[in-house]
Amino acid sequence: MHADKVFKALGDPTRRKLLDLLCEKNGQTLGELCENLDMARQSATQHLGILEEANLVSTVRRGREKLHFINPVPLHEVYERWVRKFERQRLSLLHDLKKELEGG
Amino acid sequence: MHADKVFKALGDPTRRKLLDLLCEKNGQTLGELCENLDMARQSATQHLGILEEANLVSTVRRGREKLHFINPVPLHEVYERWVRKFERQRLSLLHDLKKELEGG
DNA sequence: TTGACATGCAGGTATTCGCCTGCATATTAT
DNA sequence: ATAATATGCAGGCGAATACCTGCATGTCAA
Repeated sequence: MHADKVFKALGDPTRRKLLDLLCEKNGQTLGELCENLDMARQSATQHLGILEEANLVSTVRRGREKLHFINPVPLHEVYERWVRKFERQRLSLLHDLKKELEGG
Repeated sequence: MHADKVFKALGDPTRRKLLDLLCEKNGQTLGELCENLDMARQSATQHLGILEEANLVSTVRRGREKLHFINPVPLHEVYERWVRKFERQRLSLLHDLKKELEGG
């Protein structure tokens, strides 16, 4: 898993919106997704390409259309291998901070 | 909470490394952190500034030193408000994808 | 007070990013 | 076959990013 690509992909509001749109209705075409985006089709294509590079979206061609599906695996892995690490220490980290801010 | 700043901050390997370093030993000075980074001090300062902007790190001045502490709250919020949404649908999303890839 | 140390600030540069326009290709419908 | 539709590809452009160097400021210790 490439944490870098995943985090970079998530670091843009348009791409997070695309994931949201696919979460509401999985398997949408490029055209369908574009209708909700307010930018040129080509820009959306680029964003979807980045999501695909990060393996957050997988595509299937059907005739002249391209269907887009969320792949939840990388997000899960990012959570498991990265976020949980800090989650485990969350309270003690918060304690460090609070103590120091109080002038400890 | 600003998901955008948080995700953008996490979208760089140096900044994730800084968080890792602070996770091992919270409250380090700029100089201490730099020793583990292999880049100019000023570059590290910029990265720490971005982490601070995203509220992922809080700092306290002590004399001529600046101490850096992890703030786990934004990461927790990003998880709660953003990642969990996909986590909830994880299995059904995986099902969609698998089914389509099989030619369903 | 003076020198060493820790950090701050200004600016410069090459690369990447996010957006665009214009044109090409592939598929479906008439 | 032809026209409409859905997507792909190439290139341009301004802004942001990630790095740097050089110098200034503030703090501690002798």
